[in-house]
Amino acid sequence: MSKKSIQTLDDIARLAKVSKSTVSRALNDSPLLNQKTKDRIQALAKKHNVSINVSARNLRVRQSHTIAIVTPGLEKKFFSPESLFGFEILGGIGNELRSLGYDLLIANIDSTDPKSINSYFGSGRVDGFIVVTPYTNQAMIEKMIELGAPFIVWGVPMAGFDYCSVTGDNITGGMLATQHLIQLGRQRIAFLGGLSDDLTVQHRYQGYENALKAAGRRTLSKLIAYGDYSYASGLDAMQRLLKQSPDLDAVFVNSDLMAIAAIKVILESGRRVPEDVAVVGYDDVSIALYNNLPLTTIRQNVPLAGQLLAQNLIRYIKTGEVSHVTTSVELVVRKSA
Amino acid sequence: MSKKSIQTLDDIARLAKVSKSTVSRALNDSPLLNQKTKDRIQALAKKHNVSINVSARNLRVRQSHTIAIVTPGLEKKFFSPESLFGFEILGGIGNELRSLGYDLLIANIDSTDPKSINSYFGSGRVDGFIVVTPYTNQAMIEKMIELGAPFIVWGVPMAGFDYCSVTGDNITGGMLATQHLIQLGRQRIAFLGGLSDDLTVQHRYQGYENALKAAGRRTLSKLIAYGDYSYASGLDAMQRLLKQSPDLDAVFVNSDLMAIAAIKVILESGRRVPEDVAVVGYDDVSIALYNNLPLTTIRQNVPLAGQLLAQNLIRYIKTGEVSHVTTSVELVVRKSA
DNA sequence: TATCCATTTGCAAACGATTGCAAAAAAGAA
DNA sequence: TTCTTTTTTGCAATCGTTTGCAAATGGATA
Repeated sequence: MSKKSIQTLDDIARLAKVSKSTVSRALNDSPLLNQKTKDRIQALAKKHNVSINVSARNLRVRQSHTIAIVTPGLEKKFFSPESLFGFEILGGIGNELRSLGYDLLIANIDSTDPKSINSYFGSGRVDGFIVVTPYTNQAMIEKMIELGAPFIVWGVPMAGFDYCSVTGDNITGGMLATQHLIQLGRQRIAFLGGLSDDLTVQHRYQGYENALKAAGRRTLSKLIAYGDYSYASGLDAMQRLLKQSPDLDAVFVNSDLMAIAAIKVILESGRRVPEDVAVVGYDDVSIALYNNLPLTTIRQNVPLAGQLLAQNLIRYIKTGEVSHVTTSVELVVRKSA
Repeated sequence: MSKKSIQTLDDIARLAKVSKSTVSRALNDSPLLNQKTKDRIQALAKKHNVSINVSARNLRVRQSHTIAIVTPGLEKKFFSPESLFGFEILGGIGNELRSLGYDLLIANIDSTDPKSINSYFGSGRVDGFIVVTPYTNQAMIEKMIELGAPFIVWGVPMAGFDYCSVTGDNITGGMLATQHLIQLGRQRIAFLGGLSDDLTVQHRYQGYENALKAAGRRTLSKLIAYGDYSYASGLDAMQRLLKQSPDLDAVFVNSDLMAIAAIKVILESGRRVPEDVAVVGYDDVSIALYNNLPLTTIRQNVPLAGQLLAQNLIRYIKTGEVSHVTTSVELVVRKSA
């Protein structure tokens, strides 16, 4: 530790022969202060490497300028290789938050105990939450509302509640994928979804159904299966589909990771991709591109989603304005379909 | 916001008819307090959803129980799809830190201005740093030492400095990969490294050289190329190698992402993998497994590395004990070699 | 010179916890 | 009962900022 004995505003004040109020104002660029004084003090502070003590400021102004990201129910999995999606959205959030002058905290929220939210919010550690989960956690959301904690969630908002949200355009996503497969001349297009009771997945299914109907086709339950976004569940669901409908010639999968698993199963069954079975993924996460059979997929622009989550949460904190934004999706055609 | 007017220790004190010192001690489980009083107060606090205000505590005890992760020079890239490695180590760090009672902050350090470290440390926002970069940033490290900021870095420590570090066993990694290729009967084994002036890469090269020598072979400069860990640089370096040595029959690549790029180039050149050219990657990051041609690679156990970074930094903060740990690596044989 | 506005600055009271020290209460000894 | 000793609690100072209000400073004007 260096022997520096000047670290606080008081110290600077003494050096500059002004009061600490003046130093505080100088460092916060207050208009109350004469520019010359400001310059002089700022220079002094810089020279001595003094910056405002965050704890003290937070205590005084009663906010932390810190946002926590919470992933209820999936603490572990969120950071696992399984969840590339989580990692990528984290990037978008982090970058945007910092440009807004906020810090990002990786929160340790116990999903079984929504009260743990309070140890972050009630304690003044964070000013708000960004909730990113693969499915909607109602208990968690209700708890945040009860506590009056500002938050924003990734995903289709629950009916009957009014809170900030950002979500992809899942209906369009489902349509784009399915239309592409129809245009390719595919006759028996399967749907391999995420968790079946989630609104997000239901929207994608709706898009799938719409596209089929528009082409004069019908949905067939034996062409439908669900997984939970994991690689293993993708393997599993694809096997079921192939068993139920050996003659399927295309499949629309709700995540890239599951799509890659599906491709593996299809290839191992002796079929070719895309010649025999075309595959469309979802998200356009990095592995979609780097995969040796580059994935045709629905791009979510995950970093943008992260950015919007950050922006809208901060706006809500500052103005109380509740926003719902849906980000557009696009079809990215590569090799798998 | 709920109309709750009891949020501070003082409020609880009033309710419990004790002093706030007593409440503070109860909530911190101080041995100075009678167990019955403690129970009573803790119950009361829980009931009213009161938890200690972190800013106030931090101000008083002069520490934040928060660690920042810094990735100098790569702020953007660290969170990009390119850097799966960064994401995975982040997971290990986050999980361990939280179990040690620390929070993890995603820091916004400007690599061109090492002074920005001070806005985190000098301001009392964080207690220490975890530095994870693809190459050693000397200026940054010198600045931290100068400021007396506790930190730990991922990678081989610079000569002449004494600071905490965690690093993979790169020499062994290079040997294992090369030995495996030799055992496969390969005759012309190329080395596709990361940044050539980095100690980490030099160690891997040393392992490569050792293995060759032990087998009575020599290194050949036309079998050596370097990239910067990006996918694009992998494509590029592999093209150079193939041009310089069209007859090479194996390549040891310093990262999985570059290995996947290399495979792409090899396949496009009309050669088969692994029949014509065997490829070994490095890290065993998720895409190595999920790739449709699963990668043979050197597993780093990245999450463990993250865990060790967290543990040893906290130990250093608490005891001042400087540690250097190298984590073991292992060969994972899949399809590419 | 005296008076009156702007401008600039300083005073001092918060913010909500922790903790050394001393006082009070309880328990034990004589 | 009285005097120690031990256990339990409270007092009050402190951590480093911010900010409403008042005071001081400096021209400009009369």
